[in-house]
This record gives sequence, structure tokens and C-alpha cells, in this order.
Amino acid sequence: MSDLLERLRGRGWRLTSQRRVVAEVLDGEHVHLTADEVHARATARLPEISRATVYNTLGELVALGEVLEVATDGRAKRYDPNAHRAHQHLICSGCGAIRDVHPHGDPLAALPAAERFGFTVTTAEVTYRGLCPDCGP
Amino acid sequence: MSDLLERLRGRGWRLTSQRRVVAEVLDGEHVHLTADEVHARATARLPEISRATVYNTLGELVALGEVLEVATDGRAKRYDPNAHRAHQHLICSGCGAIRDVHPHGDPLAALPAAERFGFTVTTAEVTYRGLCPDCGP
DNA sequence: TCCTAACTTGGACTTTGTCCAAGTCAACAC
DNA sequence: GTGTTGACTTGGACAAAGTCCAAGTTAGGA
Repeated sequence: MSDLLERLRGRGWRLTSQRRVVAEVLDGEHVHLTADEVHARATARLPEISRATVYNTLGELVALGEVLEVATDGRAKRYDPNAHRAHQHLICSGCGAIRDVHPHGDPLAALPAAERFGFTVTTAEVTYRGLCPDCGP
Repeated sequence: MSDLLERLRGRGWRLTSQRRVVAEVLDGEHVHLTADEVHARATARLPEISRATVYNTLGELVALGEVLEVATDGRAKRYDPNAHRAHQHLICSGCGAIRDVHPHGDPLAALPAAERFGFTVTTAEVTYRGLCPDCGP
């Protein structure tokens, strides 16, 4: 993710301290933070950053394809910086913990043409749910 | 769904006019309504039904396994009465239309033990996305 | 160093959902 | 049929998550 900022600058992004901090907070492969969590961590480094800017920046990163938005439940969306390697999510129904997982095969291939109803289908998102070792079976 | 009410009564549910109306609104195989849409349709038949009761009743139907909750995006949850036949969802990124679809095989089987991290995995939910015929390719 | 369009800010506002005390009523007993 | 009672419903207050906007600030090119 360290070169993310350079990549974005190449795309005409204006590099502000706020955007830099948000990108730094999201750095790492296995992070799935809510917007509020991002804001809290960003505030630790840049006390005056506003919620609106965090939302704006996350929205831009998603639009640019650098971050994935994950709507795991009806609650807050989570932001996943691991956008450059296909993966799915495994979520604990007990505590909400999220892991990136890599199932076999391409889930898109499982949907036959007859079940596509004329749609141009582009993505298949799989959410596995269960109980993590801590939450017991 | 017409026998749903009888089934619920057998489970000790008190059969009120409000619950009957909510169940009737959800009747049908290919409905994916938000709580507010359910409330709007319920109000047409029973003007004084409250939002709280609609939320309560939907929550109970979900807990009883008669209705599925579908969190397709970060917006309102949708309620799917087609709970007794396994299926997945295909969503148009343009207009939000939702279709029930039936992919080949069991998506759960695609997740190898090594990718389960000790979780007891019980469900796999697949969301296909793309553009419907009306929204064009 | 200046200029300006782009960015940020705080607060008001919206949407979606939850909670609660008070009132109502379905179902059972008689 | 009537009475009783605990379960159900109601409206309104509240909360969480996110959007919007006018005013102020600033990155980066000239």
C-alpha cells in the first residue's frame, strides 16, 4: 500500500495530509475497518480530521478500485484494502470477526446462462458464516 | 405462504391482525421488500399499523426461519419470504433489481478445510452483481 | 509568491432501526 | 358470553450510519 499514494497522485489526486492519513490507516492486508474506526485511528494521527473527509476519502478509494466496500450485515460498511487479490469473506456469527478466504474455483462459473436472466454478470461475492474457535461450535 | 399463519399459531404465536397483514404482504415467491416498503403496503390494508410492529414482526419471522434477511448493500435490509428453498441473489448494479438464482453445486464445498481457520462454517451466501437487460451492458 | 480549483470542516439533516412506558386485545378458563 | 391476563401494539424519543452544504483552507501549478 505504500505506493498507493504515488499511484493516486499519478491519477490527479491532490495529496493532502488527511488523505495520506486515511490511506495509512488502511494499510495492511487483513484489515476490515468501519468508517468510524478509520476515523478514530485517523484522529490519533491528525486530531482535526473530520468525519466527512473520512467518508469522502473512503468513497474515492472505493471508486478508484483501491479499496473494497464490504456490507456484511445491516450495520456499518467495512473497508477492505486488499482489493488487488480476489478473495471472499468468512464471518463469525458470534463475535463478528472477519477473515479473508480463498475458495476453490470461480464462483461466477457456477451460475449457468439460464439463471442469468439476460444480466451481464460481472462479480460474485461469497460470504461464509459460522462460529470461530473462540465462539465455540 | 398461506399456511404460514397456521404454522406459526401452532408454535404459540398470537395471531393479531397486524401480524396477519405483514405475512400477507410478504406472500409470494419473488419479493424482496425493505421494512419501509412492507410498512407502506401493510398500511394500505391496516392504516394504523406502526413501524415498530412491522420491525418486530419481521424480526420474529426471521428468527423463526420463515423469512430471510438479505443485506445487499449498506442500505436497508430486504426481507425474502422464499426461505424454504435454497437460493442466491443476482442484483442489478444499475437499478437495484433483485432476482433469486440457483447456481450449480454447493458453494460451501468450495471452501477447503485449510481456509476455514477452525471456524464451524454453516452457510455460504452468494451475491452476483451485474447489469440487467434494461440497464444495458 | 500568488492564484485558484480542489479539498476540508462542522453542523444540520436523512435514513434505518431500536427502545420503552402505556394502552389494547387474543386466547384461554369458566 | 364474560372476565382475566400476559402478550402484543403504539407513538414518540432516541441512536447509529451516512449525506449534504456553505464557508474556510490549501496543494500545486503559473
